[in-house]
Amino acid sequence: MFQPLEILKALSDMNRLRIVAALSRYEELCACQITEVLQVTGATASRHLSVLTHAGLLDSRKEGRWVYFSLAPPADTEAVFDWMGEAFSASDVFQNDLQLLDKIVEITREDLCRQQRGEACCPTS
Amino acid sequence: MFQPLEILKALSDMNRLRIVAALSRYEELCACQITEVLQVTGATASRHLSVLTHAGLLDSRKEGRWVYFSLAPPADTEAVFDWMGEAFSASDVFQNDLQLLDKIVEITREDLCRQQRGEACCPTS
DNA sequence: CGTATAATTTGTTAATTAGCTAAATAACGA
DNA sequence: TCGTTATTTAGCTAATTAACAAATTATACG
Repeated sequence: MFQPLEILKALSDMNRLRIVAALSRYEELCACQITEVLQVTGATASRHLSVLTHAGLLDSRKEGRWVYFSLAPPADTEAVFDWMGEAFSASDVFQNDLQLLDKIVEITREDLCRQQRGEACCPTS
Repeated sequence: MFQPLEILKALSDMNRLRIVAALSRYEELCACQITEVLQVTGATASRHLSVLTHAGLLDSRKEGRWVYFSLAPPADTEAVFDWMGEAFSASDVFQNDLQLLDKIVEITREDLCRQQRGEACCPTS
């Protein structure tokens, strides 16, 4: 597929924009942390991460059972990311995500995943 | 809807990118000319034009029975459009469109529309 | 007026896509 | 090795979207 179109399609979904915003704040996040921010199933988060990775927007790194994702160094997409970055800071959705994210990264990944396996999930305050 | 998301969605379709590319070459084009470049029905072209206009990316101007469209990239998206512009020039699809377009604008709009109403359409050489 | 015409809207169908659950895979640890 | 666990893939359903044809709107011109 025409590369810019693939990139634009990858970015034309709210949950995927939220992933980009989250990774703009925290250099690296594992799949379970992304899952927690978005409040979707792990399978759904994984699918979104795969779309972004396929478009060349994310890198991933496996460390044991965890997979860490990060923004891929912008080849020629800098302009797009700069523009989105400004939009992120002006929108409540992303600001709320970042606040939740600050709490999520405080929890050990072990605890977070345990929490996700159990019925309740995500810190409520 | 979150404005940048609406813009990204508007741009995440090949036909709509082709419209943007066409309007990057020719300041102004009427709906029937866009229809001819894309080789779709007028209704389909109209819908795509409406999506782009809704996202704030196009202006339109009515002159008699014709409606003319032009690019109206929001101030902060200029860099994004520059990025797309570079991508356009590297892709055959858009290059072919531009060649066809050069022929289309040679024809009077009256002749073009007549052609579209009749069975055959678009210059074949 | 009434007809013709450029564009848009509506109704419908087919294709795409997001989300879920469940199954599969990969990697740790007893 | 076997069980556990983080992630991915597969299978499915519901929602979205693109396309066309047909109906509608708005404008020009007899």
